[in-house]
Amino acid sequence: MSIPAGADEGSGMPARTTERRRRLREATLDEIHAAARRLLVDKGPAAVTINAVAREVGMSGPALYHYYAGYDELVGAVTAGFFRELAEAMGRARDAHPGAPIAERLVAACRAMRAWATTHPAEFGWIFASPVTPSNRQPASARHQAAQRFEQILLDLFVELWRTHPFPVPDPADLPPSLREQLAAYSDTIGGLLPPEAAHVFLTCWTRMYGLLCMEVLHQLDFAYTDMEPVFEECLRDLAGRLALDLPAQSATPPAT
Amino acid sequence: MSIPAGADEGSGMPARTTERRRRLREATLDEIHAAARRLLVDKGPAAVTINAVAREVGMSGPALYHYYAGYDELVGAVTAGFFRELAEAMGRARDAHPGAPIAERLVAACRAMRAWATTHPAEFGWIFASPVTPSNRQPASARHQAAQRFEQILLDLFVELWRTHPFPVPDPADLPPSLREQLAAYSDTIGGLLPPEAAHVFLTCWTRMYGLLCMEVLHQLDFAYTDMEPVFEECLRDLAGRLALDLPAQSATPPAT
DNA sequence: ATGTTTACTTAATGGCTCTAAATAAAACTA
DNA sequence: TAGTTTTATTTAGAGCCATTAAGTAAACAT
Repeated sequence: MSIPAGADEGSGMPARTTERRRRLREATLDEIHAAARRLLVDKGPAAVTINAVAREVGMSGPALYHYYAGYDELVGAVTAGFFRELAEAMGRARDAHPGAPIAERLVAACRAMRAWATTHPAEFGWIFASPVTPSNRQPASARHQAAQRFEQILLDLFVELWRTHPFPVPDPADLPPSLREQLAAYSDTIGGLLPPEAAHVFLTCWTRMYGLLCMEVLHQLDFAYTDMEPVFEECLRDLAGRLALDLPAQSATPPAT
Repeated sequence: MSIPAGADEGSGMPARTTERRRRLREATLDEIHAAARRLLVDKGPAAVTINAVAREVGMSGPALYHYYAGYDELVGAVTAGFFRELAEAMGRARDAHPGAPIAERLVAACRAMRAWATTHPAEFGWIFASPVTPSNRQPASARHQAAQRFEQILLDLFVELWRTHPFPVPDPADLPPSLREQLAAYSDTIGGLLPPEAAHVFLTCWTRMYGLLCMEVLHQLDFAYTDMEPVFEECLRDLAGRLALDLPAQSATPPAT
């Protein structure tokens, strides 16, 4: 299930350890994640407590502190797993038809994002609802890195689109200076892969799609919509027009993980 | 501070009571709200517990159950207060220049929304972050009603705009049938004040603005922006263009409560 | 064989929600 | 005015929770 995360998981991480132990530890971590997820899906976010997870795994309370320094770190690790799974689903959709035009692969990845979100509402909601503690905001944290790799997926697609079929961008002179500066800074942090104006278009698309999903999963639009699927498709269509993509009329939503 | 809410606050609500007691109770409720808010702002959402609030007010623990049936109801009442305050701020901005064109009053209300959100980040974040329990989703709950009155403010402005300066709407034939049905249903629930196509435009604007604020306050855009003000203004400008509003180049942000 | 590291256990502290029972004051009622 | 009800509050307690401390048994290293 889980690709080795690479980063240290907890502060209880042992220093020197043998291979057998390492595998056992990994298996226990997987068990812990699975138990936390089961509790989240079955009984809601409030049921994901250290004690309950430990009980589920079959060990008693404080034993979990050998795997995570505390509740926040456990939450961060579980969230990171969700980000990874979401990114994997989007990556699979992107790579499903390697020969397809970039526009179609981009839209496929976007649809995969919503497909994962709607088939895993508890997990996707957890991404927003669980408060991001200071420790989980550090760039070295598993959560931050997984979130970054998730964002990277759409960014990479935009970069490829920009290289091969550049989309219309606003005249930088039309943007307020403060925004221009921030876009220039962001353009730097992504290694200049997109110029500031193109980064602006990317961030606008990202914000609208991700924001729509956020509102959907937080039930902020229940007063108007019962089924957000066509709303998301409308949003996609609008953004596609803004990116001057030429797409077939409608393609099937790809299956999720 | 608080306009009488009208609805029963808690299940501990006494049946027959004298005027003096009613005032005392109201004062205690205000104290409770103020204490909860102080804890939220000073120490974060996790610090808002029944025990801590009671301690802050000066009574011990279970006394709060005479005012609220439990934690969820307390959270709902506090959230409702925030919604009311936010709506009041927007209403004041809307009414600040009664003779001004509707377009300017609409934009002023939108700016007031963000102004309140950014000057009260803890409170605005609480609106999203606090899980909406089933009891708070019932239409009779204080939270639901306050949220509705908040949404109503922009809706009313859109209705007036639609009546006096109708904005461009999509051809219903271009919308997928499922979306058309939902828009028709929503048009009904708002008493037909907007036809489905106009309701679609309203909901799109609402979703984009509110979603942007949601992402801002949940720190989902920190990876790119350090100051969201120009981003919000950009969004406003884009929506104004879509609504064919004619606005002065830039007006000052109205002060918040 | 001995000592260290790892993976746990139980015990304990202090906080939390919420219920139950008791109590004092205020308000009605006769 | 005397007695009863209603309201506001308290303390006690059950059962969660996170977290720390101290102890134990097995795996590993030398």
